Amino acid sequence: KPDLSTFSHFDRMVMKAAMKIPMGRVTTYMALADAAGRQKAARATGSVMAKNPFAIVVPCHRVIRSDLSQGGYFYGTEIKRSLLEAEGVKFKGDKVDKEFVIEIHG
DNA sequence: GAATTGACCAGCT
DNA sequence: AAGCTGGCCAATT
Repeated sequence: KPDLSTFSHFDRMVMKAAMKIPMGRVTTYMALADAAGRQKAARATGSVMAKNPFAIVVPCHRVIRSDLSQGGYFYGTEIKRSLLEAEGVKFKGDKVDKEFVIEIHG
């Protein structure tokens, strides 16, 4: 069971922003970093998702790279793509269709 | 406080 | 188009 007190302020801001992504939509690591108040911290944002224990309440599979390629996933990239397609997100080759990408305001 | 570690990004080739 | 490079940021050790 995860210990909530171990999360930093930055961790919480990122996860809070990530929770706003609705089903069937995606956003980018960059956008989350921006919403968390650290515009240039996209890489650090990826690290937050990587260790996030809330795969259920925080839809971290809906976060992709800024070039719209899907990016990584702790449980495996195939799983990530399957989850997205199951929600109705469409791909064009290895990239997510632009119309499914949203911005987050934080 | 330095070095290491990533689910990243932009520019260049 | 696909791979490399240097930069970036926060957490961890």
